[in-house]
Amino acid sequence: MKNQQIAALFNEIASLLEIKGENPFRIRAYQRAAVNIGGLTQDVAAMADEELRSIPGIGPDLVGRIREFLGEERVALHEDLKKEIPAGLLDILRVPGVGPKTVKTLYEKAEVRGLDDLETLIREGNLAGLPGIQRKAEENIRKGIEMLHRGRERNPLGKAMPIADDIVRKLRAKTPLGRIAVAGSIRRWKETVKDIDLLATSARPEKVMKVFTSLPVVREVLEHGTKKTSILTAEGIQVDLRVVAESSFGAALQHFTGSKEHNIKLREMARRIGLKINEYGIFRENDEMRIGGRREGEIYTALGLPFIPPELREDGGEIEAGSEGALPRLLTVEEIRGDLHVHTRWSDGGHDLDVLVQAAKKKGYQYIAITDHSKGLGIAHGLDERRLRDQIALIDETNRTLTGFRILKGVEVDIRGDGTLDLPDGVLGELDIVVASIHSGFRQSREKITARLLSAVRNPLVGVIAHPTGRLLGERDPYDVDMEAVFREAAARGVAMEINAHPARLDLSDHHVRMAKRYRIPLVISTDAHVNGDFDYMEYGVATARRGWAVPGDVLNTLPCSSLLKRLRSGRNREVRSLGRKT
DNA sequence: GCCGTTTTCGGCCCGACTGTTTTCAGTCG
Repeated sequence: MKNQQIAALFNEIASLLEIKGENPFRIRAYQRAAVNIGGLTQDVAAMADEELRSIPGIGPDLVGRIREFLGEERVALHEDLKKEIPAGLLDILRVPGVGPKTVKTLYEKAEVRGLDDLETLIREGNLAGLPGIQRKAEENIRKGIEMLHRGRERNPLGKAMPIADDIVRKLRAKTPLGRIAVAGSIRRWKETVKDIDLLATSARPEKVMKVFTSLPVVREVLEHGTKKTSILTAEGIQVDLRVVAESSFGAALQHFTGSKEHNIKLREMARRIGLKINEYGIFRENDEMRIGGRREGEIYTALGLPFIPPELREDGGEIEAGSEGALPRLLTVEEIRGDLHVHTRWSDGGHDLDVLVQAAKKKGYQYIAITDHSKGLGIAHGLDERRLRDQIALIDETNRTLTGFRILKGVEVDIRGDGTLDLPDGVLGELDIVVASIHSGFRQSREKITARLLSAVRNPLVGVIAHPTGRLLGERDPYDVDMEAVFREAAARGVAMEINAHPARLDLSDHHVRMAKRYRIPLVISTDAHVNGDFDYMEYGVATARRGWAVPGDVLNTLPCSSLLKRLRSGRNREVRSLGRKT
C-alpha cells in the first residue's frame, strides 16, 4: 500500500512550495490531500480515477500526480522543486518557530542550505542582523534547533495524559478556577500528542497564569499572556493554557479539541449558511448576533449536526455521516465485560489469580482470560505443556469457588520464526481461548512475517491474534506485514484481531481498526495486563476502537461469558468440520 | 489546487502571541 508514501510526498511538495512562497491555497490543497490519503483505509493503487476524485480535496491534477507516482515511483513536479530548492531547507522548516519566510530569508540572504549551515551561522554570530532577525529571534531559533535535536516531537498518549491530569489537579487546587478541561489531541485520544492543550475559565486570568508558570513541572515559560500561556515541562512537553469567558467555554472547547481539519470543514459549512465560528462562539455573519458558544453542543446544533464524539473529529467522514444521521453509536468502556489478555506470576506477570480476579470484579467484569506466555519466551518464564496443564487444573479448581465470575483458560502462544506455534495443538485444544502473537524476528521480510501470521490465523485453535503489528509507540516500528492479507484470511476464518490497550502499544491502531471493520473482522480489546493496575488501560483500548468507529457489536468482549465462549468454539468447529469433509 | 442550493471563477477558517515594526509580518495551532 503506497498511501503513506504518497501522503509524505504531497507534504514534501507542500513544504517546498511554501519555501518558494507559492499560493498558500495551493499549498493547503497538497497538505489536505496528504491528510486525506494518509487516513484512507483503502489502497489508492486499487482505486479507479472516479473513486480517487471522490476523496475530499483530490481533484483532476492530484489524481494525475497519484497515477504518476504509482506508475513511475516519482513525480516530475517534486523532482523539479528539489532541483530548485536544497533539500536541507526542509530540515530547517522543521525547526519550531521557523517558518517558510524565515527559511527563504536564510537561503537568499545568507546562503544557508541546511541545518549545519544555520548552526554555523549562529555560532559565528552572523544570524542576528539579517532582515527581521534580531537577538531575540536568534535566541529562539537556537532553542528551536536544540528542541529538534532532542527529537521526539510527538509523545505517546500514555505519557502525556497523566501529566495533563496532574497539571489540571494542581491548577484546580491552587487557583481561582471556574471550569477546566483537557482539550486538543488528548481529548481525541490520538495515540501520540504533540502538546497538551488546557482550557479554563476564571475571573482572574492573571492569577491563574502566574500560578501556571510557576508550577514545579515548568522548565521554561515560552509565552505569557492573559488569554494564552505556554510552558515547557521538565519532560519536554509543551503545555498551552488558555483562559476564556464562561460564555465562550463550549466554543473554545470545540475549537481547541480540533482536529484542525475537522474545524476547517465545520467553518466552511458555517459560512455557506451565513454563520461564523471562532473560539468565542458561533455568530450570524450579517449582524454579528451570537447564537451559541456556552456549551460545545451548540456549535454542532447550529449547523444541524448531532454531537460528534471527539474521537471521530478527524475529518474522516464524521461530518458527512452526522448530517445524514448515520453516525455510529460508538462502543463505551462500560460495555466491556472482561479482559482477554492477562498475565500472572506463572510467566512475567506480577500477581496471582486471586488478586487479578479481585481487580477484575472491581472493574465490573464477568470474566478474564489468563493468557501467560508460552515456553519460547524464556525470558518471560513462559509455560511449557506441563506447566500449562497445571495452570489449567488450578483455574478449574478456582472457578469452582467463584460465583458470577469466570476465569477463562488461555495462553498467549508464541508464533515462532517459521510460523509454527510454540505449543502443540493437543494442549491448545484444552483451553477456552488461544491468543497468538509474535515476539521475535521483527526484522524478517514482509513475506516471512505475513506468512507467519497467516499460518497462525489458519490454525483452527487460534481465536485471537494479539498486538498484530508488534509496534511499541516511539520505540519500535511495526514489523513489515501485509495487513490486508492477514485481515482477509482472518475474516474468512472468523479469527479476531486484538486491540492491545496498553498505551505503549495501541495495536491495532485506530487506522487498522477501521480497516478491520471493512473486512468485518471481530475485534477484542485487551490490556495485556501484567499487574492488577494495568486493567485501567482498557480506556485507551476502547478509545482507540472508538477512533476506528467501532460499535459494541464489533467487539467480542462486550458479550456475556456464555455467548463469548460459544463464539470462540464455533470458530473451531467450523474449521474442524470443513477439514473433516475433505478427508 | 479544489470547489460550487448564491459561484465553472473567485473565493478558500480564524485568532493569539512574539518580535521587530512604529502599524505589522511571521508563526502556530
